[in-house]
Amino acid sequence: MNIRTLCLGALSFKEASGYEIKKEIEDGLFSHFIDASFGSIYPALTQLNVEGLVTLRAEEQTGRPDKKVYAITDAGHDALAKALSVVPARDKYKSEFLFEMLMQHYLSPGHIIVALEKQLADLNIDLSQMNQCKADSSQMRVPGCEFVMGYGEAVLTAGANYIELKLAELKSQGLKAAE
Amino acid sequence: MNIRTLCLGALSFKEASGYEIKKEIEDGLFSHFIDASFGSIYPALTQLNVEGLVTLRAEEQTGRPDKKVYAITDAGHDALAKALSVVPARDKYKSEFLFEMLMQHYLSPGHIIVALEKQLADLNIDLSQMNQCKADSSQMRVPGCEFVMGYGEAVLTAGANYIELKLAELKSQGLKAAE
DNA sequence: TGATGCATGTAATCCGTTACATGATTCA
DNA sequence: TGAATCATGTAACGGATTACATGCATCA
Repeated sequence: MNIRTLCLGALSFKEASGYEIKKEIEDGLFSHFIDASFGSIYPALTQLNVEGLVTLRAEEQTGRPDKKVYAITDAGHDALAKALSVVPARDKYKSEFLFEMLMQHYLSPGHIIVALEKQLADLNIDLSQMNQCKADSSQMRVPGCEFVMGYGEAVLTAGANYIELKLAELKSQGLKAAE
Repeated sequence: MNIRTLCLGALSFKEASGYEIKKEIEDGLFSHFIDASFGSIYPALTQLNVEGLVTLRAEEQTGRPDKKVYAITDAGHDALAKALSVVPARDKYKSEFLFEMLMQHYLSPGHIIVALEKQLADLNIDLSQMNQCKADSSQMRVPGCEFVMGYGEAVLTAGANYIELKLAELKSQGLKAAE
């Protein structure tokens, strides 16, 4: 899947500017399974407009560049549906944390604990951000939201629980060693 | 983290050829959180050799190109330790599956069920591959292995359970609708 | 006054994948 | 006989990130 399809997907919920789409991808539900930067979003939007898959309306603002509000067209809906019909690529998971853990024979016990705590903190940030999405009334409400949040919560919680377990093990071992 | 560090990490367990490292990354423990292709591994190995971080020994073979067996040097160990000392980047998770699920208002119930079943199958493949690693006696045994497998199993199982639940819900709903 | 947010966009650069090139062996 | 495995390597290409460029408003 490419950024164009992603933008189309974001616009299928509500019209938005490139800036707003970026925020949605960074802080909203998308953030848990997709990345995108301005450098890819703005050109994608321009291209989609040229192809007639989105329309463009300039909102004047004082002291700022015009806000370019994009909205999906019927052709855009069709294109999105078509993109959705192809079999999706497998999930990709990249983790320097797990690489570090696999190499833990290179690391001091203190370093390992710090790494585990950082990972735990990251997972909890994601988790609380997910709950914020849940609580946010301005959040779009479609059947997919519930599923994605449920899936994310299940996976994130499992990871966090596992780390907490290991952390407790390590710390009790540390105490014993210090005796 | 880059492919060079990855190769160094793989070689820290045992000496190997580029081909063997690729296999390790594809089928071994690394596979669950890292990707790499020949096009990146071979050049990385060449470069590491030039820099003196690995040594190279050519094993003659009949009817095949010489097997180039790489081994990590002391300088390589140092470089790996140094790379491991920097704070790792956050985990990155990309999922077209979740994007599809978020857009499920574009999809037919049949399509959704197929997508869920595919995801479940993928998760189970990963899970069984993890168990194969566990059973494989030739597998390297370091403390990190246990952790990585435990983490992977926890996360993968949580995802699989969630999907099974949703699948059961959908199917019972489908039956009711058919009545 | 300095960081952060709002707002858009381009160009250089990076990093990696895919495809290509070669070729013997083994298994179904 | 055709596919898969073993084995290495290069070059083209793609896709996205990072950095750069600009500039006002707001908050601490």
